[in-house]
Amino acid sequence: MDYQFKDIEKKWQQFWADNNTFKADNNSSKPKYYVLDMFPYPSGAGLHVGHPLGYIASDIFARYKRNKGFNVLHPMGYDSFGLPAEQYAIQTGQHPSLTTEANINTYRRQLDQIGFSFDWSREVRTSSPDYYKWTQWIFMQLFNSWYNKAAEKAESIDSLVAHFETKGSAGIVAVSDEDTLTFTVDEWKALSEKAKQEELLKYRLTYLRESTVNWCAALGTVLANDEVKDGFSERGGYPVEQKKMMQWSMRITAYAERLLQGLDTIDWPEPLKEMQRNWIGKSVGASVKFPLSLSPTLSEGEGAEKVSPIGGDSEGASYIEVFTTRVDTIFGVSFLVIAPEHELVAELTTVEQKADIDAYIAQTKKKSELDRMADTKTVSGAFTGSYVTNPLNGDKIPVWIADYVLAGYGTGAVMAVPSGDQRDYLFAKHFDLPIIPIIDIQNIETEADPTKEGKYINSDFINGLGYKEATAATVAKLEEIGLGKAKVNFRMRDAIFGRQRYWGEPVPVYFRNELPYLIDEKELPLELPEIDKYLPTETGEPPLGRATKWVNPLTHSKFDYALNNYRDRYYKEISEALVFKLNNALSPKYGTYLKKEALINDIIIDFLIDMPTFKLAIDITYYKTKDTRRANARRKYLKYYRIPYLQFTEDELVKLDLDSIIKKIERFEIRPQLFSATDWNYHHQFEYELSTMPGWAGSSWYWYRYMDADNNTEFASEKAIAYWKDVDLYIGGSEHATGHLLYSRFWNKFLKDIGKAIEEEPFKKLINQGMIQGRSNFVYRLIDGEGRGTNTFVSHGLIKEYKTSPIHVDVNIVENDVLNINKFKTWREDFADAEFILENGKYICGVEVEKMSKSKFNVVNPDDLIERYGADTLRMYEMFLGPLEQSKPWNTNGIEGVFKFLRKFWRLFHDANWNFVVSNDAPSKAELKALHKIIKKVEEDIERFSFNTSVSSFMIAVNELTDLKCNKRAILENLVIVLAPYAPHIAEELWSLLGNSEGTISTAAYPKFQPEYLVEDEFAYPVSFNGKVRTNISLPLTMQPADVEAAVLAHADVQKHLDGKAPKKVIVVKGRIVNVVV
RNA sequence: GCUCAGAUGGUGGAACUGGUAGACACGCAGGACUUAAAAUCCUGUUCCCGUAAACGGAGUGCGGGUUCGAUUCCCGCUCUGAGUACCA
Repeated sequence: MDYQFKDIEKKWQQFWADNNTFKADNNSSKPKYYVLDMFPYPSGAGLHVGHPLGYIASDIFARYKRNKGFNVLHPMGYDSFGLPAEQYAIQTGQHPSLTTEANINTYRRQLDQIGFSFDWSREVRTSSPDYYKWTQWIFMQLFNSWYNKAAEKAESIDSLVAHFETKGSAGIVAVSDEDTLTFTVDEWKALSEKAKQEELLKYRLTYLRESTVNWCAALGTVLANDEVKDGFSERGGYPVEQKKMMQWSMRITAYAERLLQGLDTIDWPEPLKEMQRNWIGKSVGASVKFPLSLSPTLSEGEGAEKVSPIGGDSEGASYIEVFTTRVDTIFGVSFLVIAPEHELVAELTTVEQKADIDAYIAQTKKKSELDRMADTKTVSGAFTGSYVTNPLNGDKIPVWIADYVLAGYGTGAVMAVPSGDQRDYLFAKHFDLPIIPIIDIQNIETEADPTKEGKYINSDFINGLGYKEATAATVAKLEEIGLGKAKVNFRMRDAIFGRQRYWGEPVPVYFRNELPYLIDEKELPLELPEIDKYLPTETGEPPLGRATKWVNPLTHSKFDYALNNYRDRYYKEISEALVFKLNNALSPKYGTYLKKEALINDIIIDFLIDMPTFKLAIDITYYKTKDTRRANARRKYLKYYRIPYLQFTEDELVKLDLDSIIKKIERFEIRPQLFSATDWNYHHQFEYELSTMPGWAGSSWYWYRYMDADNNTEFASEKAIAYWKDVDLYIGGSEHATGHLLYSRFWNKFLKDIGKAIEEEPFKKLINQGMIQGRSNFVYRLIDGEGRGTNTFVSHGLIKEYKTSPIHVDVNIVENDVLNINKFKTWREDFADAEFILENGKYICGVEVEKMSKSKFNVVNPDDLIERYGADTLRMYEMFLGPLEQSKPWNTNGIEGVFKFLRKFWRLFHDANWNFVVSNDAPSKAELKALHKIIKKVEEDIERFSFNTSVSSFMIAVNELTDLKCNKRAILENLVIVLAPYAPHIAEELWSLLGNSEGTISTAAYPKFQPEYLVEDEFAYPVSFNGKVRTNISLPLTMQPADVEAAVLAHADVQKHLDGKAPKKVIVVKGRIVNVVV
């Protein structure tokens, strides 16, 4: 039979599923290998051809490793909490779990038909309570931990309490908030429970802090940075303001140094590591305190006290602290700049300068982050009127504010050295401040010179020294006088760990006396409650504020199913038209609409009047149903939630007109506040945290869950973790560089600190797959004399001769850039009568590489390609496209070639009439050579992730064997194994046709490469003259270089080129090349 | 601006440690089979000159350098993509 890819692929996909072929074993004597793909978010659009690229690569690798004798873990699952499903829920009222479920099903179907060797028995979904139970559990461990800098690891908060109880705060070196208290044992013991908890919160690895967020009042929600465009929401275009909010944060900064050091130990792409290094942003320098000179407007004692709360020490003196990486330039400081938002600004501003400063602050506030960013040229700032003292020479230094200094970085203050820093230089020039040269070779005529070469001048005790000695001497002096010290600063901030959203993991926390407490571990998972709509409450609380009770969404969906059947029945019995009329009927009294099939917690109400202060349920089925049990259950529910309800009989509904129904509804006496919120508090007393966890929570530890996905008692058993340890190969996009990949490393280090994980780093080797871009096609509409578009289209090669405008055309009706004119005419109605100006009888389209998107008509769906060519062709073609790491435009032009290759491969096993025929004869030398060449090549290619080159090599091998008319089992059986990771379906089929038992190819041993088959006796030496190859001369490989030289020079062709002249020099590289210099 | 990656035929790309540039595939052109088309097979295909062919010249973004020899190493530049941003 000809190559019937459809039957073959269906058959083997079914076989793998039925036989759990790829189930990984947690108890194996084989060495382990863990291949992981980055967690996909199941979006509504399904897979496009870009998504599977990495999955195919990792699948090839996983299958190859199985053939190499490894016990391979290759799982897949879904990062299924996320904004798109929630957005859809807001628009349609459909529960996000249903949307998510539907999307996952699409994904699964698409993944299945590509033939991946995933172990689906370990599938995880972050939105499933079985999973997020452990996300919450890890959150609890973080809450119960603090970072001990002395031990360089996280420890239980109990150890901190024990320390406080026996030694007070002395001797604690921790990563904590800045405002921790200093206390003795007795002072600690004297603190109230509340005060103690408040203090401990400053140490916990997850803690509450006030942070600035993008608040959009119109949408009633917090927006991510990329949802804000120029100060307005991307969705709807409503104004966005900066608002302070209490938010959960993760103390990732505690791990900054370890996150940085760890990068040197892992095999990741250098650009990715560089991105993380930049993000962590370590800078080594010094912090320096500049004591305040009292401003003339403040009376001596008063002024000092006023400023002391921020920068004060025990003596009551005050100062501004700066961080600098160039403490050696301190004698060149001619002014200080602090951020306009800096806490000291108000205190420092003198009466004379107040107007200036206020104006400047007002101006800064108007500027968005973007404006501040874009405008690097304008120099702006304002003088506070106050001065500080240079701690090393006592110079009086003016304090300015300027928006180029950010409150959030370092101390929010910089010492300005105009001679060494270009920004300071421009500032000094603009405001006419002194520029002091401090290094002898410095050239500061036109710009700053940040050199570290040369000797210091104008610099007191470091005059004449070099950079290193000067820095050391300055730091030593500052430490001696207590006004500075060496310091390491990190750019990275603590990560905000909360979203004012519904579709995420609930935070397992309740509040008592305004302080957060963890819920009991036995009560995990804290399940996401049902709510009536997915918007913030009327008082601006997150959507969870609408919850009346925390219930299990899974039971909800069961209930929903039951009600679905129920609904079918009564819809037949009462008039459809009436239901339709009732739906969206307006109640004049309440100014609201009746909502059909509204959801309250986990039951569905026929109709609902939904107001901020009350709800009224309308039950039209009460008298009709024979299932009294269910009817009673509904009534009980409504009572339980104190929702009043009205019941109509069917007769009433049929007889009454709409107005009468509305009247009856409005006659119902509604008492406000009936709908109370007391039933869903923690233990009926305390309020729950209402924000949910961010998108990265669930993905920060998921690779451990795959190790032991069904475990009910732990996130993964100690034994499973001990066996699988870490991910050996991780494939995914570089867009996760500073998000997921940093947070995952952080959580992994934490899990190691608390003794749960073994390895310091979770992902040993990481490969970035390149993005697949879209390749758009264009047609060119002819523009007539009056500038209007016509219905005539000009082929791309001729557009220079006409006036045209380009229009995107669906790439699916274009083949090799030739437009299918008939399909084009039916594509859009207005093109039905289109006319064409052709070249060589064809319409050639223009091409551009752009992002793949629906609006550009350049989306290619894998389903269509699989339908046409099969999964094996798609898999090989995606690899054939080019190096995995490189971004490239998608282009189906070459897919035919890959399909032809697979057919040609199939033909090796068949005669002219498509009968399966293989011979048992001994293979020839040439056949063995072809085989061993490919065995070696593919092995090398896979190990260095060069999948595109091995596809080419397969083609070469099959071309060679076709030329040799080889159908020998000894060759083909091995070839099938080598091809199997790339094209598993065809390989399985041929493997079983060869008489092997079904499915065993997955673990068949990879053929051993035998170099003796590739040994050559002769080599055709390329002979070049001055580096230009002129001829080839075949000589034995055993010949020594001197003999090669002699033989080459004696050759007639060489003599001809030499033309009687003697060569100056002859270079012979054995087995490589001969170069004759003339 | 900074950091990183990249630039090779009409197209995707190959050349792994400096050693025959353009493998493999697409496309295109010509041919075979066919009444014809599709499918399949064969031949050619970097450019220029010449032109049946041999042969000659140029050529891996641009300009230099190191070397017997450079797509590969070094210096300077241009362009493209990604990340990041007044980071002290």
